[in-house]
Amino acid sequence: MKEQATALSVYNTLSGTKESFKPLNEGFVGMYVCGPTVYSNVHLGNCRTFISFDLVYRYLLHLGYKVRYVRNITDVGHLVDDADQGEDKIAKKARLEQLEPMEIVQMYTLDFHNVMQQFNALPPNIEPTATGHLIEQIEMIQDILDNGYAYESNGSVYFDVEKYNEAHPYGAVSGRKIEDLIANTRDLDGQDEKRAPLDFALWKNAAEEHIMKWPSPWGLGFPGWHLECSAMSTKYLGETFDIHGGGMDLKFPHHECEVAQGTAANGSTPVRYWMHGNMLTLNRKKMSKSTGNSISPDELFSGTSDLMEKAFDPMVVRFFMMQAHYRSTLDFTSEALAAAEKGHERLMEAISTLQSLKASNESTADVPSLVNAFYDAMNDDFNSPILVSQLFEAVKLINSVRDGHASLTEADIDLLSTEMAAFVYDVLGIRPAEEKGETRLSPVMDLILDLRKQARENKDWATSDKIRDGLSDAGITVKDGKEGTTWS
RNA sequence: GGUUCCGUGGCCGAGUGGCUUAGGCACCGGUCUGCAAAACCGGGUACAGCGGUUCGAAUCCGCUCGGAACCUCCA
Repeated sequence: MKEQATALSVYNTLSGTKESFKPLNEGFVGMYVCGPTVYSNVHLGNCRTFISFDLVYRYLLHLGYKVRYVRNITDVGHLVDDADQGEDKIAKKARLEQLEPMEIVQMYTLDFHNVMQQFNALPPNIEPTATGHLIEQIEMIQDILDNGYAYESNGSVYFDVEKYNEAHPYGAVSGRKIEDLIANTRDLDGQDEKRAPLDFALWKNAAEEHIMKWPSPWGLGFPGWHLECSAMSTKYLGETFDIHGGGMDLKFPHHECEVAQGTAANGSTPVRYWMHGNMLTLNRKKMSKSTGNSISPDELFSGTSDLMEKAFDPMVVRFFMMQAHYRSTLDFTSEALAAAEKGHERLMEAISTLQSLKASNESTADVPSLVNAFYDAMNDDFNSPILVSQLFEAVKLINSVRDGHASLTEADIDLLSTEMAAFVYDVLGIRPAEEKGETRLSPVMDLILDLRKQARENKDWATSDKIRDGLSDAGITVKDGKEGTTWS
């Protein structure tokens, strides 16, 4: 464990404040993040949450924690709204495309994994599926029934919210009061089976035509919308674990129900630190598949979206997200991406420059305190934008040393190299720039640049500029520095 | 309608009582360069509006205006 680990503070939705982070078991962290529902391609909004928690995961690892990171795949669709009330989302999609439900699941799971890999997100340690944990879910329902916090009705099982609220506060995560919730419930399908409008389904009986259904003590059906996360987090992380993450939009009802289910089944609140990432917006509105206000990663990477002026590299998009705090909304625009692209390039280039810096006998800058600033930023509730700003302080320093306006000792250069690489690559998860040393191109470039050098020495600017412009058209940038000419 | 949150300079985006005029991008001036580009140095514009608390507020309170999330599947 790094000594800086003791200074980590985390914003806990439960208390609404930043709290000093102390895991249940010293040196170990259990973390659960709500994963995607694989009934369509992930859009960028989904990705932001997963990238935010990838940052959390990566920093915890960097601090030296042994982390078990669990992120589920929801392969039983939650109930859909509109005219299809009570119909499983995945089953619905399957019927439309004449495919097996598990075919849909497979297709979109692969897409999800592919996208996450492009964003350089580390895979979770366990990625459980809802359909793979029917037994655990049924057992949990039984426990809740046994403890008297649920009731069976017409082949379905519902959670008794008012009964639960007598012993435990319902609304701890979302900050809601049960009276307000009662006053605001709407009429939904199946309300007549419930004792109270606020009650939510743990198990739902399936209609004849329903494709995805399983046998249970209460008949053929499928698990309720909120149960899978409770069952799987309990199985892999225990009845109480450290961190539960997800998007803001899941606070209510999903996470509220998870707290209730866990508490009702096991007697103790399941999560110690609830963390919520904020929404990615497009045109200042939440990205959402259902409203069509969204952009897919593929469209972005290929530049085929009408909303974007050009294509953007996954690492630029990731860097862009890192320039905002995970608890703030972030508006997605082509201009903002373009700005991030330049910043990203400047940062990566400085890291490359750092490798070839000449050491001096003394340093004109305080590198150790700069490095401390990296840790301070991340320890303050994973404040990546502050970290990035500190990294740019380092960029300025590196360039100044290169230009001879500042100096660093060998030890400081080594320290800066190690820590910059750690924070940029390991923590922020920015993939290192690809080595440009294409073996076949390098000698050619050496030759061309040598010819250009001769032309310049002869003050043959026409030839010199023709070479530079020609290379530029080919996507190669030539830079004339004091130490000679470089290209990239 | 209810609950909660937000409104920062040309753009993105940190900061939450009194050195941050954070940082990135853009812009202007300078250095360097054959000219550029890159880099470095310097520069400007800000805290939605109004009122209040305070010795002092972008930061606390109230109101107004504007926007968002949730209340129903959603990262």
